[in-house]
Amino acid sequence: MENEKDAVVSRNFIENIIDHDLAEGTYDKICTRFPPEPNGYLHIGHAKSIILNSGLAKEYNGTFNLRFDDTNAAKEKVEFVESIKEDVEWLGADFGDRCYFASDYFETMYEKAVLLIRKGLAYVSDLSADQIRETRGTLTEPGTNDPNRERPIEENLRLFEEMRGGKYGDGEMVLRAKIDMSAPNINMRDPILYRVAHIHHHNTGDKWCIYPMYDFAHPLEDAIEGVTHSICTLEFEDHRPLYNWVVEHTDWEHPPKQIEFAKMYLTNVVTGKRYIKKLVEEGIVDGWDDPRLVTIAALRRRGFTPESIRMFIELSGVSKSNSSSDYAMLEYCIREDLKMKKARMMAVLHPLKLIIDNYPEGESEMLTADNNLENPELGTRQIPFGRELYIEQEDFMENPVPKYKRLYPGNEVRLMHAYFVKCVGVDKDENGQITAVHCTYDPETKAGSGFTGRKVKGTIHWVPAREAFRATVRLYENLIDESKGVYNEDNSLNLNPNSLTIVEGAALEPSLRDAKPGDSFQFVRNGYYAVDSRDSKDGAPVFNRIVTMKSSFKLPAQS
RNA sequence: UGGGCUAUCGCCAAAUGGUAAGGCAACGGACUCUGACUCCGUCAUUUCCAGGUUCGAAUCCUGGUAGCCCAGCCA
Repeated sequence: MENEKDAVVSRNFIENIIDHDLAEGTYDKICTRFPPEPNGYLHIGHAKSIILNSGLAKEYNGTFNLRFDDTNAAKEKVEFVESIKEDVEWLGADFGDRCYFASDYFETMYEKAVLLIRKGLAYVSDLSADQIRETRGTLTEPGTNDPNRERPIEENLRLFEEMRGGKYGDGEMVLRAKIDMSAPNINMRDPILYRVAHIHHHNTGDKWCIYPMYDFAHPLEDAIEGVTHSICTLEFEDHRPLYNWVVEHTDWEHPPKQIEFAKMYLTNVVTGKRYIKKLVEEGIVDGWDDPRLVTIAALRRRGFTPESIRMFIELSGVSKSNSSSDYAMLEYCIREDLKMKKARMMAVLHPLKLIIDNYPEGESEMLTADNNLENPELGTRQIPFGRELYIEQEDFMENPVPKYKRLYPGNEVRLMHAYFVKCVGVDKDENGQITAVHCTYDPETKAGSGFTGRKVKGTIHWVPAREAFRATVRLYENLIDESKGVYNEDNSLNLNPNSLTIVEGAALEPSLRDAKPGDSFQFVRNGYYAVDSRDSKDGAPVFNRIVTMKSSFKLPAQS
């Protein structure tokens, strides 16, 4: 990434804001944060926030916090806390020892609420949820004042303390900010600051029975931690005036400021936590880490690297316009990352027997192959070669289509890392199906011998028939059928029935027998594959296809 | 018919009044023991539309149009 090609990187609008703040002396050092609610697994959208926030902190030599925004015990679970922490670490975001919980600030938040009451800026209301909704007005009509609005400060103080003390049941009382019931921005119509909820909290247990609302809690959390730039997504834009109201009236020396950016969407992929959750709950996918999903756990299991995801997020950029990045860009990033790092192996997904008629029966030899022709540091390996091999069915055509450069009767191609072979005939069964292809080889053309006598147009991959290692390979396609769009007419997701193809009995190079879960490889001309970290058992690895190779030649569709 | 925000190539995205970066995708061509990679070339006389100001406008002004978000005691 540090080469000259990438030297000209334009600044995004957030960097411009930070530059300005630093120049003006508003802040000396910046602090950012990633504040997930532990109510589900993280996905690619969160990755954008994580990489953006931690990246900014790093770039400006500031700090980055991980903070669990756990103010609504009803939805939150420790399971999610653990998975989120793991995913953030895996992505390489450095929060050091700064992993915080909003719930650890409940006492301070309570004090700040009392402060607002003392200032005459908050009051306790006994209106029901329905009444509050009815008096809030609509998008076009103003709301009406709460009858409790002018309650004396002392009484508010007493009532609020009683709320905390557990005197009231869920929904009986709330604390509201006194702002403006006729504000055009609905968030400013006396928003609720605290609600009563007798519920066990994963962190604070039963200590509290009142919990702060997001709009009150979040600015305080930021302020308490000394966050300078509170970067969130676009739907919170309307909340910014309230965010500012809260920090303004709760007395902070260097109040944080909120900046919004557009969420990450990916084309032809199910983004959005609630849809992912639905797919998981309905058993349509294999769990939160089903490799077809774009949760961080799924991407990891599929074989994506943190580097590739970071590259993708950086390439996608940040702005305030709703947009959706092309999945092809993510594919580019993972190919780019793995290209020089991983061994390039031969693996035949759909084997077709190749018999070399002039290779002595019963004999074999070991051939040396570079693991990565472009990166010698990856070393070499030995591959057994003999009279019978498997090649890819796609690499042979009895009646070749125009411009076909692979094997067909009379044509000569190179077997990668081995010899030139020329097709001399085929075996067929009684149904006319090809059961084997016959070739002759030319010993002079051995790979590495420096043979330059003649050239061939095609190079194909192969695997020794006897020593081949048989494994299961899983091919993934988008969960969404891109030709039909994301949703059906009834608003249900338009799922692609071919999103998962399981290939049993793919023939792999013998050395792949030692592949361990998490390892990944390029299967020459086929794509990048990773050994599944969950379903692979010793001796029975399952390979997930991460991404296919780019190809500019498409075989005509099979009839 | 309230408020907030956004519109620049198929997809992202710069440009901060000085004459439309870059990446992905696509398409040519060269190279090749991967039809990959790499390399070289092509790809917005024009910035949602219509007017206006200016020597000069994607940027400023006026008026439209389209899309997204907001009426949880969720975040």
